[in-house]
Amino acid sequence: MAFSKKAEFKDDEIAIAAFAKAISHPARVAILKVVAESQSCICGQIVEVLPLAQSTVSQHLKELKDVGLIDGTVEGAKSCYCINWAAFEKVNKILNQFFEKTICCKDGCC
Amino acid sequence: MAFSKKAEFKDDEIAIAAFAKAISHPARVAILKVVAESQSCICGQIVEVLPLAQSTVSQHLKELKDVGLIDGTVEGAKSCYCINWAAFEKVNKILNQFFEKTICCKDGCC
DNA sequence: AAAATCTATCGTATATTTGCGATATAATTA
DNA sequence: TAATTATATCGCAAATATACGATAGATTTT
Repeated sequence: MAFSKKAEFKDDEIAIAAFAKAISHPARVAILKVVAESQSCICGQIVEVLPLAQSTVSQHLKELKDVGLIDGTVEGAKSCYCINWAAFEKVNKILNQFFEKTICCKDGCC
Repeated sequence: MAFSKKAEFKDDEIAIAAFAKAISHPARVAILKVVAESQSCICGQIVEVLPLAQSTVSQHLKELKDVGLIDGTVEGAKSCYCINWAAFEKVNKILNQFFEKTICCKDGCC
């Protein structure tokens, strides 16, 4: 296999794939829901509601942070996570555009 | 690791993740675009426009077929792929609902 | 009929992801 | 200060995903 071919694609295709990848695991979908629903940007309680070890949850949080969907701030010994709403809505828009633009092809096809 | 924990999550979380996973590789995003744009449900030409080997493209096509986003029919020696528009719009709606519903939490949070 | 074409699948190599325990660091609590 | 708590990170094992060549089966073309 040698190396990944991902870079050979167009920027927008790579971006769409990267955002989709961020929500391509149920744990990360669940984390986004919990963080969004919690009134107070909860942190360690995320671990309690998920059926995963603390270190695993921490890894998923890092992935969500890396794509920008959440922000994390240290509060003493604890860590506090929030949805980054600007990024969140941007991802929503980008995925939406992909679907809508593609649906425009519907008529001429098949 | 022993086994995946994916099944431990809620059905809707699993579904969202599975659909997102289908478009979590630029090759599959590109394939969807090509198939949608092509007037005539093209098949082997997909291989030509992608920077991947025929067998690899075939694998990606299978994944898209498995989640229902495309349909494939044999036409003699060739294979013809089409977007399954019903499934496509359903996936669009489900992802959209996830984002919209989550955004509703925006006010009370952070 | 033989050669060429098309595509799915198999086998395999490598890369990436998922998951956990152990641990390191920092902060709280006793 | 010592013990406890909270969390990120490291190291490892197992599972999945990505990619390709080779090949098989079917279909066209010559």
